[in-house]
Amino acid sequence: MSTKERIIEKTLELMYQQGYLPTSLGQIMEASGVGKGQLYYYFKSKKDLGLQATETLLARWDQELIEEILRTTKPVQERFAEMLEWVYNFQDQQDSATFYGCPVGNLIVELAAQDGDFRRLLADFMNRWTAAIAELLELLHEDWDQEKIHRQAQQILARIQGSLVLLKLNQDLQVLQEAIEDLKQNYL
Amino acid sequence: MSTKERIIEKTLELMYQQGYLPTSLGQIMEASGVGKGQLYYYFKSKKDLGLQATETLLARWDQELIEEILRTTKPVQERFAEMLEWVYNFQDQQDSATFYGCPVGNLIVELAAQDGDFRRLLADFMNRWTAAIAELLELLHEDWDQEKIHRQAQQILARIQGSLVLLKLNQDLQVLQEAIEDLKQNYL
Amino acid sequence: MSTKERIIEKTLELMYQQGYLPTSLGQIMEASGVGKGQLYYYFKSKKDLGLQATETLLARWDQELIEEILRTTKPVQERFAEMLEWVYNFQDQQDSATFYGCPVGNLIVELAAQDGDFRRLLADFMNRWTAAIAELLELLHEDWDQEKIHRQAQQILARIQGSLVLLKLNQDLQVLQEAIEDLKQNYL
Amino acid sequence: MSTKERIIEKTLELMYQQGYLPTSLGQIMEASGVGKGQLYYYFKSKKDLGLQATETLLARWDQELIEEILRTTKPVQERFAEMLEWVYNFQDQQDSATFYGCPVGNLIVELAAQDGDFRRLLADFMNRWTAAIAELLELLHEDWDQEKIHRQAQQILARIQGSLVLLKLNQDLQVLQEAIEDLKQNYL
DNA sequence: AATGAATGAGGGTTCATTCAT
DNA sequence: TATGAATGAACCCTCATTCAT
Repeated sequence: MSTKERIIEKTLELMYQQGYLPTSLGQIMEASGVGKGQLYYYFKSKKDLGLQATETLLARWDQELIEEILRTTKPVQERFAEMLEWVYNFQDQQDSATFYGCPVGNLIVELAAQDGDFRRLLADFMNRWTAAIAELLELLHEDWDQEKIHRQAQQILARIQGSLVLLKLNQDLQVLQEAIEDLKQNYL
Repeated sequence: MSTKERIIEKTLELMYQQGYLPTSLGQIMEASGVGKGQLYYYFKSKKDLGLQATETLLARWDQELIEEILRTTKPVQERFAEMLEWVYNFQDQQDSATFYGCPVGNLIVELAAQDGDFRRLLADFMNRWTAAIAELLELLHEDWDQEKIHRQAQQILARIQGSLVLLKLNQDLQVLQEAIEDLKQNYL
Repeated sequence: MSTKERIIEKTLELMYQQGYLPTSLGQIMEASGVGKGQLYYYFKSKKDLGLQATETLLARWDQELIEEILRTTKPVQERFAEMLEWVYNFQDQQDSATFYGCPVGNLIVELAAQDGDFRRLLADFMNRWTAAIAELLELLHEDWDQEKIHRQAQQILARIQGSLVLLKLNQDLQVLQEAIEDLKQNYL
Repeated sequence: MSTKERIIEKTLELMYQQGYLPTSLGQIMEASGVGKGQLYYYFKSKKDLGLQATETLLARWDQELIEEILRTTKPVQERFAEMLEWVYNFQDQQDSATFYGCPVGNLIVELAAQDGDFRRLLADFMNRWTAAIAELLELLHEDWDQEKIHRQAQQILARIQGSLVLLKLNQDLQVLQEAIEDLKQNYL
């Protein structure tokens, strides 16, 4: 793994746990074992690093979640269920003893109202996710019109995000599990 | 309004818009027109101020939302609907051109994983809110057992929180409105 | 002497010897025996400090040179000569083994082309100095018109400034001395 | 133009506009389109580059000003006038909207008191210039002794330098023009 | 002759906090 | 109650320089 990749990886980790603003370049340097000036060789500012790290995360989710789960040729129900399991497993498989919620949702809450660049990145990804869910709903509910499909896709995302907020609060997977079961019941 | 109250009020405002960590004591001093020493006369640290401000907010919501809406003697359906409207109006009536999401949810995302003191405060409130909703569900669905009631109350909160995350992302009330309509349909 | 005054005094000293840009806040802190954050208690930025230090210097020269020498009621010739001696003594009485030239001229050369705020300050002072010399020339040369008087006043300043540049180069008072003699011969 | 020449040329330009110290190697790299290692291949340090750039400038002036103007076989008065016009045209023909004063004088003010190597370079050149002017004065004023000639040559340089300081301050060619006229009147 | 990667010191600045009055 | 002065750690960032290739 190249130095730049290592920096981004550690940044992603720290941003997930602490947020973007509270994560200092000092922490990132230390965690990635890199000299003082090196960060500014690869990134022109902290924000540039934050943006690139975020892009890396979102590209990864585009691949793992949207391409490899939502847009496969498997049966629709299976894809829907796999998405929910992917969300659950993301939390369950964390090494840390603490649940940090959703990496994307956290950034939305921290930055969306303050920084247009981050907001755009995050909104674009969420739109892609919404669209991919909508494609599923279209197959599942042939009687719904486009608008209803889109709105329901958003509602699904809202329920996932909300569950992850409560997971972070309660440090307990139960609410997330329940949300997943409800979603399956409601939409499948 | 006393000096202490004024400080807390401005802190609440800034914390809502920027978060707790990014809000500096300097900003609070300036916004409340108070000298450096004053802050440390009334509060023993930034965290103490943050906690007291949060307590103030939660006490207010205990009153406005839980006591004056959820636990009145009005018909159950009406109370449920009023809660949702209260949530909606809180956003709609903001003077700012920007939507900052849920003051409580924001703090959860920012601090719950890092700081036990804040987490406890927030979790206690969310539990009270959940319990109050559960009381409503108990009346609405006599066939549900206690556990189901509790879980469904949590799901309702999750859907609200999630919608507010998406509101913050999209800066658009539509998702919240849709969530409210869905909640009414699902639970009433 | 108050802390703020001490800071300004040391800043002036360091700026004179090194220039504004090369003088670091660290040096100023150390020289004035002041803690890290204290500078920013009294000054909102390095530039603010630099500007205030410059204003202090110019105000002092307004007093010492323009008021107490050029605008007294002494005979014109005496005043003219005293100004030149004041310039000479300023260099001669420096404790340092090195000649640093003119504090004002140095700042002009360093900053006038780059920073409008410094330029304005310096230009205003130089205009006041020019005007005060012009008043003398008016008395000395009744046949000169206003424009000639103004231009000749500027030429006098140019010769002084130029001599101080060469003093800095040669580290030798001789050129300055010669300039002063020539100026007396030419204008008295 | 070789890589090394290009680096020196850009360095000269930046040093003229900003000074030596404030000019960063990064700026020089960018302006001359050269990689980091290139700089340290041709020059062993920033100072080495600065000195070589200065030497290049001074060698050029030795040629253009001292050889091709002051030491020709033209009539003395003509040579004296051409020198002054050369100084004036140097300013007038600058592409930039800003007047940066004298490249040599600027370096004297910035560095002469701090750095012996730069000082020596600059002093040697100024001595050569002085000597060349002295040769003219010797022809113009046969009654002057060697010492007077030397001193008057220095005064001429002082007046030129001083005018260029005021030009930089006022961003106006008028003072320089007036100085030139005065010099012609005084010495021709 | 040329490249990009790495270093560490130091730059200006902001911060929460404490102390004296 | 209230003030302003002082502290030092840590922030993001830029710099000249060096090293490996």
